Amino acid sequence: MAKNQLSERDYLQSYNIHNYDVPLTSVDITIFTVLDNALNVLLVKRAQHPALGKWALPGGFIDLKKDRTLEHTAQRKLKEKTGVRTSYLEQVASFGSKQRDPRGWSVTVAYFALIDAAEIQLTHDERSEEVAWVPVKKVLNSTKLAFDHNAILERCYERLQGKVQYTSLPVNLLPEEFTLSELQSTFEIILDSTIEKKSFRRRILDADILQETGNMRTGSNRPAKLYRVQNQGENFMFSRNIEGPR
Amino acid sequence: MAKNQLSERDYLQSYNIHNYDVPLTSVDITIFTVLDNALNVLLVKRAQHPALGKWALPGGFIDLKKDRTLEHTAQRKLKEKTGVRTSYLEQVASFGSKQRDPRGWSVTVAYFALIDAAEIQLTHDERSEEVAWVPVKKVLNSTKLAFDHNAILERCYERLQGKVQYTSLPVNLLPEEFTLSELQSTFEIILDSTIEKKSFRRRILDADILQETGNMRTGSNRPAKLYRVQNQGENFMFSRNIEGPR
DNA sequence: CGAATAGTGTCTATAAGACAGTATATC
DNA sequence: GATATACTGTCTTATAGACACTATTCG
Repeated sequence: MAKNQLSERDYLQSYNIHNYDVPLTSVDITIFTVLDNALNVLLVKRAQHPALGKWALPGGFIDLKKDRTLEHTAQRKLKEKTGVRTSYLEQVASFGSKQRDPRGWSVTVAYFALIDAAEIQLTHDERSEEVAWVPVKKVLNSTKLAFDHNAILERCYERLQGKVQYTSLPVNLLPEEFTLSELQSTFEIILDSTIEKKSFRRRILDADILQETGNMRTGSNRPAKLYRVQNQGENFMFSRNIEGPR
Repeated sequence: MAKNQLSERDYLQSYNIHNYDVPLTSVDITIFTVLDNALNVLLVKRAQHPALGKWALPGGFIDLKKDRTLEHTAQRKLKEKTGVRTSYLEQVASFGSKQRDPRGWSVTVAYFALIDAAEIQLTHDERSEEVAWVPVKKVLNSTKLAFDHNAILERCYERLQGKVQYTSLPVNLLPEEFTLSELQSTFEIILDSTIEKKSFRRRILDADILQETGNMRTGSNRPAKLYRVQNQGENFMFSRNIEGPR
């Protein structure tokens, strides 16, 4: 076993990745927001081969020089498209196969992000000439996205819906101050189902994750208390799911 | 934009992955089983650089010729180490960074598998001279695994513990026929906590996921009914977590 | 019979759903 | 006052935990 007599240093010095057949590896992000009472996803129109002209999830290759971790790559992509640096970002799954990209064996690590649409500034670069918010339902029903992005979007959507049943994730889709009704509406939009008002308020308030800001949202009716999240960044997990109407 | 005037065919013909800096991409599997009333994980001792001689999770590179999907790569690795083809296999997360592997930027897609220890035959190849079941707690407390495998194991363990609170996953660690007490014990070992017997039996039986086989497990006491899972492969999700003692 | 493990009856506790009622703003 | 939305009281329901009880086997 001559190989094993090499020191690790010698081994590493003689190692060259270009001698191996490796897959392409990229990161794609499903950026969700709520617009016009619907869950929307950010899509970019591809300005380059392959799948030129098709709508796709924003994403791209890892920059071996600039990115130190996968999460970094995801944050960088998020920043490039939305101008926003921090928001809720969660890794969902990786998709890899011989034929998902015509260039060859490829793996993509999919993330989803939640952002408040009001705070962002859509931007685009030379690789994607158009950027747009599109309702998730519309995409899933009638848009053929580039690569396997329909499947990726579906998985991210499932993950989001699943987690909304037992976490406080939707706070990440709202501005800093919001009312309980606004929060409930956000839950309902994601779950695509109504939630009983009293149950919802009890659940959220008992969890002790919000604090009153002291301000009120006024309108042509009784003003509502405004809240903010108590520990920004922490996501509360309930031990029981929201179940919806019986 | 001359680039965009290329046809996709021409683009693909001129595309060569070796012109790009790409990360290494691999798959690692945390294979869990229950042995001697403890959750164990399968480790291999590395027989090659890097991290030669260190214990590691089984894994390896994608074989661009043989593997059609990531899941395929995972199943192949599982088969190579255990001789088992099908068992419960779930993708957990991908870990990627500049420094997790001394050879350079690398990404690994981590899976966990659940198998019945009784049904497997440990095997090893020239790349790993030793294969062993080791209690998860022991590894986490006192073993420095290769690369970032401690972190990967930890994440897989967390995921397993988390899911066991609201699914029927542990059935995948048992032989085809088992008693409710055996199932409960498996849950308890994973959760590292006791479960109230009546609650457990009610929960499992009410979920209607098991069927009596008609056989009994005998011993030096009252015989116990043997059950098998009703829909092999489907994992039941409860809408409430097991909560443990109050 | 005793020991051991299987399996049940039933009370309490917790948190969700249902739904009607009250509160407070604007116009 | 009418309308609209905020917010609460309280009953029912579902399911988990506690714990004592009964059942069935072996030796």
